[in-house]
Amino acid sequence: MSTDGSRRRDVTVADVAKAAQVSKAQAARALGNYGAVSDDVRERVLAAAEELEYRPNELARSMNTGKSNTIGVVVGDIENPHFGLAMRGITDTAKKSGFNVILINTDEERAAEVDAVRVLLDKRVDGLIVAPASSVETSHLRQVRESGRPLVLLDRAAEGLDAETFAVEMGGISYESTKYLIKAGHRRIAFVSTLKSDLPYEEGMVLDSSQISDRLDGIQRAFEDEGLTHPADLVRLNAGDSESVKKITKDLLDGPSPATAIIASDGLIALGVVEAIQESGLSIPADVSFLMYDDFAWTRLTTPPLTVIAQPVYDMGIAAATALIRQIEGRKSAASSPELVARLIQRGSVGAPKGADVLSQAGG
Amino acid sequence: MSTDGSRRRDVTVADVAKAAQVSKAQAARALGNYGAVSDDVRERVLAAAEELEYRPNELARSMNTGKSNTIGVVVGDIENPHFGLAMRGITDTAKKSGFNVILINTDEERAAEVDAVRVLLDKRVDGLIVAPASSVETSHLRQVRESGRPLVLLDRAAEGLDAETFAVEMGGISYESTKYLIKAGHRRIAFVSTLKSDLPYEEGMVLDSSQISDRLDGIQRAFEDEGLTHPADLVRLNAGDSESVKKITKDLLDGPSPATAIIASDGLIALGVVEAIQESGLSIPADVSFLMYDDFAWTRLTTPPLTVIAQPVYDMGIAAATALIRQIEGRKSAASSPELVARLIQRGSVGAPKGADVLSQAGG
DNA sequence: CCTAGGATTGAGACCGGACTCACATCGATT
DNA sequence: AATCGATGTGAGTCCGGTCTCAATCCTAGG
Repeated sequence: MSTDGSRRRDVTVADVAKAAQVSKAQAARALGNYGAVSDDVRERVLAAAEELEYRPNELARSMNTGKSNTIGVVVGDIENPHFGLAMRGITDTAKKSGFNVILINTDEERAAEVDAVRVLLDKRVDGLIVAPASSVETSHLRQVRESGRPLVLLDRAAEGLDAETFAVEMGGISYESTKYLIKAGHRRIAFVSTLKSDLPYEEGMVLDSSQISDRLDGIQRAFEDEGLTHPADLVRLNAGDSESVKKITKDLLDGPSPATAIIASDGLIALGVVEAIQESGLSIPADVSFLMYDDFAWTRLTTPPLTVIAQPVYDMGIAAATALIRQIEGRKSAASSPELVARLIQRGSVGAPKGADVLSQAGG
Repeated sequence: MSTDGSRRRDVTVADVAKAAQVSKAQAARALGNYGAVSDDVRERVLAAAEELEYRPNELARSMNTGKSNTIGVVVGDIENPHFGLAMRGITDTAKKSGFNVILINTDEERAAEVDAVRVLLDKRVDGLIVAPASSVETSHLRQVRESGRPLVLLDRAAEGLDAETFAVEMGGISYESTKYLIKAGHRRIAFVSTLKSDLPYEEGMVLDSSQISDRLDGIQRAFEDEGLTHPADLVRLNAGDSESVKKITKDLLDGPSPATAIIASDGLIALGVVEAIQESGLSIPADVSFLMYDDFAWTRLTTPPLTVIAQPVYDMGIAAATALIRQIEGRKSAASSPELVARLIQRGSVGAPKGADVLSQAGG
């Protein structure tokens, strides 16, 4: 019986050497394809290896080359297609260069992230790609840099850390899309994000995420440019699971001065927001306008199709992995990393606010 | 400057031992928390380790314990939320037991899968979770078993391989949902799948995927039970990217005897099918009925919301990881692994076929 | 005061490759 | 025929931990 249950001892170079009747050193050379080996020896060794089904122990190899051919990836939520797609870009790129990927999911918890980074470092990955949960508390990332191992940031920036960062420039697109909403007549524009925060949002607050900060800055600038005041009361953080998103949405649409447009900061939130709007018996865009980050295929299937901010997520993954591998291989940093720009794709979910005339009067 | 660019030599047990003025063996014992160590020594070693920021080299550790605390996961497409969610189940479970996950994406290519399995084995993962691209060609998986390392199958079965398999039982739900469509009056029921095949489908054909086989069997049984013949010409394989899905869909809806209902075999296909239907100016379910596998949140947002076959994907990931870890730790196989059952969730995308009366005449 | 037996301790082997170094071997050079 | 550089080759070290084993230290029992 070939599967005897117990883990059978692995075949090693020494075994192959013995079978081929050469020294361990020669066998290793023939197998590792380095050094000088006569044709005769090489043949015998290779034949013996084949016969014994020899497979090198990568652990042992890594140990004295100091390279594991593995990169570690730390993301907040692999279930989120945003990261799924970025991950695809990373793994595709890694595979091309012969690297493997260890993935750790942090649930956007800083403690888990600190842990993840340490584990990967202990496993001696050749480099790390991290989508930091916090752009502010970055001491664990600084440790990576101190360990001398390459680090590349994905999707979000981190303060005071000179690591290559591959993220979409959010300020501009946020400004642009807010302008678009304002032009459509909206003043009560809400923004819903998963970002965790102990305090409710207020203007000028320091946020943990560069992404969200940039987006809010963009929104605010757009309002200011129009001589308007940004309604900070419509910025809602801590939108966690689907239920809390719905609750927040219903809250935004309720009361004396409801939101007339809602921006969802990611696809998961978007699902909750749209569902809540539908459940409230309201329709898009007649009653509420809607705008979301990330252009997933399903956004074209709703009625109306949704207006979105498309981000080159797959490319972002590719760019990050490419840069990391370049660093690992010690090559010079490429002069220009491709610009990762987001685009506003206007479909059908943004229209004029319900009380359009009243508002434009107020605005004019 | 702390980051001097060059990889600085790692601190080892020997370094700690020297600093604490004890032997390497004692330092190792204190750090590894095994064997007998006096309080005095332990304190000094721990202090020295702290001081030097010692971090164990997991590679070295793995090498002589023979355990890497890592499991390998091989899936076809991590970008597909189906796997994204399963992956989440796996990583969540792995983390709880102190295991890490190496992920390899195969693009559903057998060659890539063979390679992936070998790489992971070479890296000495403690066990493997594989969603096999083919249920028929499984020699590479048999090799895993022969290596003595635990293997668990995810999402799909594999012939002639006694590995624990965690997949939803497809025959039953497929039968049930086809019956449902037939009851609604449909006879021309199409099935669209990504499954690669050199030949177009015909009844009784041996397929590479247990999943798809089971589903088709279910469909066929449902037809037979009703004394009807399953329209094999409406089974379409090789639906790859979005474009080919659309082309297939339009083809199905065209011609003298078009499909009146379409079953999409996964979420990615569903997107293409629904989009193609919309582009054709047809409406669901008035012109075509639609049914899909996997209950993603967005299926509730379309108009009408889509009728789906929900699969407990996250639980499947958990179950697979749990079983694998159990095997790794050498514990007895749990008597009962939880049943992974799919459910038909009736929403709004299935109705009577357009020429209902004509068809029911033909059927009666 | 002496000794058996458990608690500590250090030297060194070992895991499985990669690689250094000293020692052949051999055809080519002069 | 003596010499030289280019291969070939094997013994042995190293990577950074774990673990065995024999030696040493203590302390309680006699």
